Amino acid sequence: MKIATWNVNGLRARIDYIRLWLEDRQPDVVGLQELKVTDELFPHDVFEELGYKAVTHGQKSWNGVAVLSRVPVEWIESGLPGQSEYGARLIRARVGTDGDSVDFTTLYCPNGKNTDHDDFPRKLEWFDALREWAAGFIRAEESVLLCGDFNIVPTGLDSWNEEEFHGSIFHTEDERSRMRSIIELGLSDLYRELQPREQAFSWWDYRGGAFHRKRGLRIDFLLGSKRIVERLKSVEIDRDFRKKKDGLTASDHAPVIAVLDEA
DNA sequence: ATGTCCACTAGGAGTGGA
Repeated sequence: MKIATWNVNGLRARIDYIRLWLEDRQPDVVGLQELKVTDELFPHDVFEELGYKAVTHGQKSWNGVAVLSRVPVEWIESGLPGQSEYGARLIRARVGTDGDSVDFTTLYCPNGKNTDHDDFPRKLEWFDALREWAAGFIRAEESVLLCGDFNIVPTGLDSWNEEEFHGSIFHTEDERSRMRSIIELGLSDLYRELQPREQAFSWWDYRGGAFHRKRGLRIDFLLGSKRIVERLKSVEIDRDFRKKKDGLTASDHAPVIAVLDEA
């Protein structure tokens, strides 16, 4: 099963680009973030044409998450309990068939803006709520996956400029300890599992030619349970799809893709 | 070089968020 996470930065603006990617990469399951569209306006027809069913948790203007799947998909829940006022940021579904299924959650975690902003302590609270929620169903022997845009740079290696940004937004110990506490529930960062020392990024600012200057951050993750790690065949950050394609503008995030063996 | 892009409201450009 080929699974992926991708912050698309506006589903409607990106729809033709997403179509190119799906046709080229042929993923089975995709967690999408930053849809910026309501469920009513979600373009199910486009995805159905390509063989995908979508379960969605959207809202007007901001946030919004969805799971696309061309294998059987069953919606489980939407929204992080107690945090629904902070935007449509979580959707969970079971994907695949018996014996090959994954408990699949995709997340658009709060940005926090900067460490002086009111959103920063709120971001930390959101992560505390996420840990408490995820603790309820993560089991080593089950295939559980949390993926998405975490808006945290977990270690210095994951930043293009840790020296300058250490202690600022995405790079604080307060955020990093939250990230570790999620991992410590029994999850692995699948990219790091196979690439322990490689510096690679999943997001580059649109401004200032950041992509071409290799000024990025790794903030998009596939986090898998022990059972997922046992099934893991390959992981890739699909940076080719951070580039313009046929005159179409890319998201500021690249997809992250993993291939899993059958259970 | 905070240099771009998205969605919204408004009314065909400006604002807020990332």
